[in-house]
Amino acid sequence: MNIENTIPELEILFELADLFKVFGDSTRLRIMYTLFDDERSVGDIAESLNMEQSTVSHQLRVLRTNKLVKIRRDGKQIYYSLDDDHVKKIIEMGLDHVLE
Amino acid sequence: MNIENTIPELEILFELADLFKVFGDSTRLRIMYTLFDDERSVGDIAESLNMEQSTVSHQLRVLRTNKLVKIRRDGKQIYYSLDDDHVKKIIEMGLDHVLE
DNA sequence: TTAACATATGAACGATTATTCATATGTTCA
DNA sequence: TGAACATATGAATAATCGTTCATATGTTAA
Repeated sequence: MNIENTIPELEILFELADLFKVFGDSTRLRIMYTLFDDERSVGDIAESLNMEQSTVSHQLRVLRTNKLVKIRRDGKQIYYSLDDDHVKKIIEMGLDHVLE
Repeated sequence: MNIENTIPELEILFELADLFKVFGDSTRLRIMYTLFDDERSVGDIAESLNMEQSTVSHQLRVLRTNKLVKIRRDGKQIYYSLDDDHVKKIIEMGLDHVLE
């Protein structure tokens, strides 16, 4: 892929910006890290991060809308997990830059 | 590096979120794309993107503060270029996700 | 069906931010 | 030095967004 010589359509750039916006919030990053190894229920995430259930639920919806997490229902609980491998890779790239 | 098993310090997560925030704006993405191949002066960027000089300058400052671009002065003009390779890689990863 | 639990959603508030306009700073050349 | 040009900066405004509180929806088990 020759990304150097192809400036994406404006429409694609908006989508790209929207994607990065999702990563640009520490609450969502923390939630994503929570899901790095295993799926987790909403309440579980909220408890382990010491956040309101509502906050976590709202942010999970943002993550899900952007296809960064997916869900599995099991009885009363809904288990969230990372949707694909890009999530980890994008975070890893960013971390590389932050850590110099 | 075993990113899976190490949740970064909160402080690092804030920095990471701040970094992604910078990528989360289509104006800044367009500016970065402008710099993918070559360095460019502020006026040049503004003209080619059909943006106010002031807008471009403000956003270049954001990019520079976050070490995503660097400058070279030549007479009256200041030439901006991408600071390191992570910039392209981060954008490329994001684009992969957006394009499925 | 009802109680108890897990999750989602809507409205409101405060905070952050991108853009614009006006102007300041800095550089060159006559 | 002063005019012309390139870039930066500050203030103001409008828009976006994260969190909280209150409540709704959906599920299970008695």
